[in-house]
Amino acid sequence: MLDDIDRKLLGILSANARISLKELAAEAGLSSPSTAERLRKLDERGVITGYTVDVDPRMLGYTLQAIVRVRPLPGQLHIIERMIQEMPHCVECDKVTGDDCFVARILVRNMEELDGLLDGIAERAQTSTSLVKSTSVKRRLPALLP
Amino acid sequence: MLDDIDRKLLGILSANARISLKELAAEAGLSSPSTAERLRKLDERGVITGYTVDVDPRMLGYTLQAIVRVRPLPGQLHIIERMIQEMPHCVECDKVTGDDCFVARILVRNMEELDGLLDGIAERAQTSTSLVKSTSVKRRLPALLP
DNA sequence: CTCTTTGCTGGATGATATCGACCGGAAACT
DNA sequence: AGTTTCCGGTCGATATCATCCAGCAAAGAG
Repeated sequence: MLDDIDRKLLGILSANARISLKELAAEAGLSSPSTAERLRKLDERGVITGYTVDVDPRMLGYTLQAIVRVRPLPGQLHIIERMIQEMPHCVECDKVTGDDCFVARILVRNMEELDGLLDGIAERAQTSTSLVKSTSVKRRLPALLP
Repeated sequence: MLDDIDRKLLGILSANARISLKELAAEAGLSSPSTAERLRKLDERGVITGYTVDVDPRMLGYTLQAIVRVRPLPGQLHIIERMIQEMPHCVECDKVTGDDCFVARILVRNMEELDGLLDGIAERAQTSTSLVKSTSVKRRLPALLP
């Protein structure tokens, strides 16, 4: 599916997506046009789904990060899902197997704000909250298999 | 801290970090040089920590995604943390409060692979695994406060 | 063996980033 | 108030980069 050069391109881009095409090509040992063509195809095939910026939440005033497991009460699942989606503090949420239906990552400025958010859904769901103390593994690509 | 234009720049970049400076400037209603200068400062201040590529794990052969809570046995915390960090399947891991010390996001090709990974740490930690069925909220920026 | 397809390169051209000079407004001194 | 300084901005020239095109080589199909 992916060859060595594709993997190399993804690796380089994951470290710096705003690198110039020329540099990217040089690091991958390719010419600019073929590099551009490979990127286009990776995009087209859906391997690359986008390019984004990483921002330090603390620099935005979000000093607290929590991982919240949400177990909606019977009949409340869809409402809860929509509430989570519309909550701007939620920066990531997955629907998972098991008793906890959702696992969400929440950013807040302080405890009061977190408390307020959880209160807002308390009537429709049980929640288990873990505060993030530190990040052991910063988001990264998995091993790129052949 | 951040003004309206900074927020706009972050918003645009979070949607497409490889946009040209010129387009970025146009969308933000600014000239290219001042846009470049603002990016430089956002970088310098640590607001922007990097630019990355988003990749579809399924396109890399990772058909299964799991969120694993890890509770190391007494005395095993550091070893477990290192083992997680060195596990290429782990694409994200936070150290959290509560009984579960770590919450990790794991990518695997199939159940056997997941089983193998969990077996690998079973002697040193208890784990609770939730398989990701779907993504309710794709990773995004939180509300950008003034 | 030839034809076709695919993926690459190099060079020309058009687009973009960057640099320097300059400008105006706000805050800080005198 | 007047002056100075600083900050953030624009504009235009130049250097750098992305893209287009023609041509080539290797691999697979007929």
